[in-house]
Amino acid sequence: MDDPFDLAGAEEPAPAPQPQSFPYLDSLNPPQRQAVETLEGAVLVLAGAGTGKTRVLTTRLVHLLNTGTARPWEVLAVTFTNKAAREMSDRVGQLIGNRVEGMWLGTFHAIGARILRRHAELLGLRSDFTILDDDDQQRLLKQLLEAEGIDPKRWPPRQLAGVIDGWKNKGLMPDRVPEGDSGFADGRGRDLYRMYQERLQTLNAVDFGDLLLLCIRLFQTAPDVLAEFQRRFRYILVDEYQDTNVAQYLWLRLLAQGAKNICCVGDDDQSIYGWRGAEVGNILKFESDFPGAKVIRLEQNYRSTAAVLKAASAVIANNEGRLGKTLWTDIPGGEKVTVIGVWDGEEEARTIGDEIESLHRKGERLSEMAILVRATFQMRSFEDRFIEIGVPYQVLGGVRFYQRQEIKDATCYLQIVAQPDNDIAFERIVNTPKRGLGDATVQMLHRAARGARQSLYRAAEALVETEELKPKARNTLKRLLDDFARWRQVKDDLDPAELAGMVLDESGYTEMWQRDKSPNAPTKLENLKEMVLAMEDHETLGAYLEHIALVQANDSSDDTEKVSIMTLHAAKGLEFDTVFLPGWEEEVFPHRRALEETGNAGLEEERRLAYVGITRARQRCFISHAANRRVFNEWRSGIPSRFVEELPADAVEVRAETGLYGASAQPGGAGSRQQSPGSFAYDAPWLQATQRLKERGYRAGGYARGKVIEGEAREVRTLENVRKFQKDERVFHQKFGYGLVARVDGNHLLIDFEKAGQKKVVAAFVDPA
DNA sequence: CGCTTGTTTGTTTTT
DNA sequence: CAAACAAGCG
Repeated sequence: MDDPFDLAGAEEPAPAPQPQSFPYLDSLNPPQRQAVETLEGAVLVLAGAGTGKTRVLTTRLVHLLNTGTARPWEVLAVTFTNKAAREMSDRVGQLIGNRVEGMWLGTFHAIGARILRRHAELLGLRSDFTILDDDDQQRLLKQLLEAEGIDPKRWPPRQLAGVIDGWKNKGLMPDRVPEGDSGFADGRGRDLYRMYQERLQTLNAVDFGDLLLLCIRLFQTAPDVLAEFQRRFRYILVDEYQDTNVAQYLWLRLLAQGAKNICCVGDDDQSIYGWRGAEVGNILKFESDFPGAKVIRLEQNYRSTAAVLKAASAVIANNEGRLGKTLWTDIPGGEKVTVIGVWDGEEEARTIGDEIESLHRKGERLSEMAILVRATFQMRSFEDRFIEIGVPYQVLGGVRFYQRQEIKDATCYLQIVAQPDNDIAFERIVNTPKRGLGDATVQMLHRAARGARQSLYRAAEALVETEELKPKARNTLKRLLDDFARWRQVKDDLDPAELAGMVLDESGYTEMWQRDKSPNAPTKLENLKEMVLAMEDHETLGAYLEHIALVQANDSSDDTEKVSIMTLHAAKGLEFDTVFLPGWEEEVFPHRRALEETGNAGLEEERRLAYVGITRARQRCFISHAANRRVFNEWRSGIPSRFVEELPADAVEVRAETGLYGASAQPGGAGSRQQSPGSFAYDAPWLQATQRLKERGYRAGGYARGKVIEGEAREVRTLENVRKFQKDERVFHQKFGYGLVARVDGNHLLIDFEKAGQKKVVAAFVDPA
């Protein structure tokens, strides 16, 4: 399953058998059935959350084959994530067996890579080109900036990468970028983009965006190649269509112009990749792009209880510019969504941990529980807590396995064995482990390489034959090159795992970590072992390298009894009986930068993310927010997310964390605040600061839909000015009691508490004694 | 010249 | 709390 792209069966002539009855159709509802049976022409399926989208997709695929309408190799099925591709492949495989093999089923990027490898020479690449990850990309851009005399401090490579990525997502080659676009480095962005592409070409490398962009160029410049693919892909299926960007859209449109049989499935309310160039507009334009297209709506939700669905619908209803669907369910009632307010991130982890244990004791399966966070940094507190109380868990996504330092290093060694001209990899490991080939030597290699217009590796080979290097460096370099030559000789006789073991040991890389006495060294060694183990699944080194370039390791869950922790983005397409949604605080969720960078559009995307989160739940949904959160080493106070207030009062139950704050929290509680009809609000003592803030107009204007965000951000800051405190002032704090202010630092106070000792706290939560 | 040590800096989401 | 970066040591 690692390589879903075998071309097996391409010449097989026999059409599939054509049974007369198709029992799988009987279990579909009428619109689902229509979506499955409308095989010809353009079809857009608007599938709300939990309406059986995956089922429709897989059944349709099966139906195409079973009716003899298409043979496996005539089908192109595209997804966004590897996880989705794998799931589709598995499910179709269960129904029709090995006929999946011949299908082109995979992510946009994986299929793009496959197309490019076949026709690389038409684009000035060799078919063994390397695919750079964003780390490599940024290194390369940094070199480029330095070479151009642009200060990487003032113009961060990271930002340039973002700009270039944006262009690529829009399908723009350097010559099509409008002059002076972007403003990067005083309008030099476009030139840098052009130079970057040239550099990639000489390196025989592509980045992620190129996997699509270069395909488009290929199709445009080689009509015969395009025609071949158009002939081949008679039936095209696209999952998560709402997340396509312009490049993907162009790519699809070119391919679909042949047979014009294209079926796209999507949900505008679940479009959460706008930051990656996704254009919800694509889904809105569908009917005009494919005249005569049939639009089918799936609105019956089979997943969630009425309560969960009601909460989700109420939140998403605050978005404008929706296609609009009315989801309904047969599943009656259900538990209300629980909203929990806690003091800080650690308490949040404790509370959720307790809840998980309690549910588990009642017989709920851990594998049916998930914690969905906005950003990966939120994961840590849960991991810490679960380790402490012994709850088994798994993290999906998160820090990417293949991007960890030690894995990346090891991979670079292997890449150079396979592709010596990979300069980026070479530079990374030439002095790792330290072997005395430092900056000066590398600079010399660079000069030699540039002079002779060849790769660093080849330049090194030439250089060790001369007297230019100092003897010590020369010998070391010679030894390294000899090592590589030796590994390269045996690479085809060993399987990848054996080769990796050999390279890691003989290069001294393993030894480097064995000697390292820092506390994380053992983990790194473990990871290396894990990597070697994983390589056993791959037939060739090339297959392994392709796999890690395109697939992130941690994206699939095993079925063991574990709680899952992942980002909201990673959770799309999944479902669980119980879902925990922590960190619903302004600035965390909706994320501050989403609002800053894209204003209302950003806010609406965040809201769709909230919608995705809630709709993952079948039975139970817990939403929590913390009053304080640790950011790096300082404490920041937060107020509940506006999304909390958008929850409908009658589908929500508020739980106060008793003990600390008393049990006074009630929906629509005793607070002086007015609440808008139908929305829900509550009081908890620690929310008093928030309360005060809101009474001063924060809520009235601040949460208004569509309002420009700057004003709001400034309002939030007034939280810090709730009350000024002086050094040595006597104060009272809800949790820690009485104390004396030892230091004032903006809104952060260092207080010597009489009972609790010295603590850093936020001024908003302290009252004068 | 290369390596160790301290300092600063910055975390959305992913193929 | 990391990793990237700058300054001093051998």
